[in-house]
Formats: sequence, structure tokens, C-alpha cells
Amino acid sequence: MAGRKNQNAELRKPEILEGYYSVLIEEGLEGTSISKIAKHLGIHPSLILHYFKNKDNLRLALIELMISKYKSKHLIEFDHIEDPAERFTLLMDTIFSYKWSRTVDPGVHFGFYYQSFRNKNVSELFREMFCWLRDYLCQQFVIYNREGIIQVNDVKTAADFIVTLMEGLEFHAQFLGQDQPFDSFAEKAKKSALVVLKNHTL
Amino acid sequence: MAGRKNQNAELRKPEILEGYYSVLIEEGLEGTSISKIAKHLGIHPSLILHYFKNKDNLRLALIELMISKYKSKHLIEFDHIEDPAERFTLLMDTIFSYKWSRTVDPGVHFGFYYQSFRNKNVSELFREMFCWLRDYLCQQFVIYNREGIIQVNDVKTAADFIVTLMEGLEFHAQFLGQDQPFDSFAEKAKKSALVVLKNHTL
DNA sequence: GTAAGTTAATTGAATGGTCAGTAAATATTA
DNA sequence: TAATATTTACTGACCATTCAATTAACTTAC
Repeated sequence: MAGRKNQNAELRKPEILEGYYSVLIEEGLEGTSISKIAKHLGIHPSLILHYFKNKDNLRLALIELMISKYKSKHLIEFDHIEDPAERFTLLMDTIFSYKWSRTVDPGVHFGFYYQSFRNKNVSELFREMFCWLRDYLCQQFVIYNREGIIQVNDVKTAADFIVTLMEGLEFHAQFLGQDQPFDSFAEKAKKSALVVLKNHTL
Repeated sequence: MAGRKNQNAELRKPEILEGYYSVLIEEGLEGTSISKIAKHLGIHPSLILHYFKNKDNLRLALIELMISKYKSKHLIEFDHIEDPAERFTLLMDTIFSYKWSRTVDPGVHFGFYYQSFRNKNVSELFREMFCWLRDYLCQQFVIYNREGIIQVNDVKTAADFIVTLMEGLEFHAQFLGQDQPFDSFAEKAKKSALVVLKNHTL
């Protein structure tokens, strides 16, 4: 080993999570081990366990990091847009955009999705994330409803519908989106969503 | 070992796949090994490799079996319904039903979804399955359009939209459907889909 | 119709590899 | 000196896969 760094926890932990994320993208869930992450980072495997105690903690830490990125990356922009109509348009444009769908590497995203079926902690984190997004939309939809920008009877169901469609888009991109770019179909899905939101359908 | 069965490939292979499926449900993708499947079936691990050569073949065989179940289980019913309007209603009811969503154990379903990101063969099988469903819907939508049951401009996009929404429902059930039964939200999603299909939206 | 020959089903035992995790030793910093 | 960072060396478990041996069932010939 060239040089020993002797950093502290504050610096090492995120560095390890970054490495974990990279290896995850390259090797997938099953191909990722503590040894491989260590090799990727040029450190000893035991050091990872020193900081995260076990693999499950490591995984949860990464998921928490991903979710915080997911939360912060896009939505902050919306708060300082005064005009509700303008904010609504941007919100919908964002949610149905390619950039939004790639906030986290889709392979990694799906991998953790899958693990949520067997790992209660993972499942809870994802549930919180989706509820957070749903509730944000809810709260916004109340405003848009009041302003006459949309017409929905049940804001919670409407928000659920948008999230559902948004997640379905990931599937579409993976399996049915071969012959057209993501944005092309996403735009049509968005238009359909708008029809539903403006029709007292939900 | 109690009794040796001495069956032949015709009987053994599906038996092994059934065992594989069971272990997969109980233990998940990462917890499933050839040894465990063998133990579950009361046979020797080598026998599994004798029939399927390696683990990847085993996996592909199971996926193919699942897909054929998926294809055959529901859609056959539709063909002998003469009245298009009646067939359309039943088709939509089926696609947005709990029963349909549970054709395959959702944990296993998601697991293979995930693997499609890294395994070209898996990805191709899933793509074929979704395209098959999409194309079936396409072909039906042409008829319904002609009969005035729906009003869509682009049947392919409309079919894509329905599949997208259908897949999104799986997510919803997993993460946002805690406080209501599947059918409750699925019904609302279906109503929204109907609005889109009857509005020249797509 | 029974013995020999052939094939397929099944097991046994072993291989090399990787895995997560532990406990203790060494190095660095403050 | 005390605390933290990092490495070393090791464990036991499990993994997919291989190869050779064994057993049962079927085929053919006499």
C-alpha cells in the first residue's frame, strides 16, 4: 500500500459509502463484498467493519445517504417560486424528467427496492421516503386546488397516483423504452397525469 | 435418505423449479443456494446441476416458467368473450386486480427485475414478456377504438401507459399501500386510466 | 424370459474460492 | 499516555462446480 491516510471518522465514513456506491454500480448487489469495496478504496476490509460494525449497517447508511440526496437535490428549488401555477408546472416537469429518474443509479435503486422485501429496515427507509414525497405533493396539491390550477377531490389519492405513475416510468424505461428516449414517453405520461388532475377524476 | 425416486427429467425438472421457487420465497435471492434447494427437496445438490448444468440456467428456466404462467393464467379467458365492450371491462378489471398483481410472488418478481439490470438473458426475457403484454393490449385497443369503446390516438402509447401504471401499482402496494387494501387504490388508478383512454389524451 | 449391455438418475467426496466477521497487534495523532 | 485509525492474521461457514462412483430402469439378444 502506498500511503496510509489516517483520516478520521468524519471523512472516512462518507468516503467508504462513496466507494460502496461505486462498487455497487459496477458489480451489482450480489457482486459487492466488503473486500471489494476495500480494494476499490485501497484500504483494508477490516477498516470498513471498524466504522460500520457489519454489512447491514453499511447498507442502511448508504440508503440513508441516497435518500437524503433524493430529498435535497431537487425539491429545494421549488420553495422559492412564488407563483403557484409556475411552481406546479416545474414540479410536474421535474418529476417526469430523465434527470429526476436518475437521481440515483437505477440499478442500485432497484437493488435496494428488492431488498426491502426481506429487510425490515430497508423497507422502512423506503416507505418513509415515498411517504415524504407523497406528503409533499399532497400539501402542494391543496394549494393548487385552492388556486384552481388543478381539480382533485382527494389530494392524497392524487399524490399517490403521481408517485405510482412516476415509479411505473422506471419500469417502462427498463423494459419498454428501448425504441424511444425516456423523455418522450415521460412527456406523454405527464400529459395524461395532468388530464387526471384537472378533471375531478380523483 | 428415505426412498430414492428415480424419476426422469420430465418430472424432475419442474419439481426442482418448484422447489427453487419455494426457497426463493422463503430465503430471498441472496439466501438461495443450490444446496438449500436440494435440502428442501431431499435430494443431492449435484442432481440439480445434473439437470440444469449451472445456476444461471436454473434461474433462466424458472423465469421462463414464471412468464409462461403469467401469460397463460389470465389472458386465455378473454378470447372467448365476443362482445368487445364486455371484454374491455373484464380486461381492465383483471389488469388492475389484486389477483393479477400476485400471479407471481412479488418478492421473487422484484428479485428477477433487479437481476435484469446485470443479466442480459434475464433482461431479455422480461422485455419479451412486457412487450408481449403491451402488444396484446395494442391489438385489443385497435378493436376498442374502432368500436368507440375508447378514444385514443396512438394505441401503442396507450398500451404502454396501461402497463406503466400497472407496474407502478406494485410499488404503491409495497411502499404506500399500508393503510388501504390493494384493490382500493387499484380501482382509483383504473378509473383514472379509463379517463385517459376515453379522452383522446394519448 | 433371463442375461448382458446401455443409458439415465442419483449420490459421494473433494476443490478452490469468497464471504462476513473477530481479536489482537501496530501505527498515528493529540 | 490515551484514544483513535489501520493493519495483520485468522476463523468457520458457505458457495458453485467437478469428477468419479453407484444405482435403477430400459433395450436388445439369445
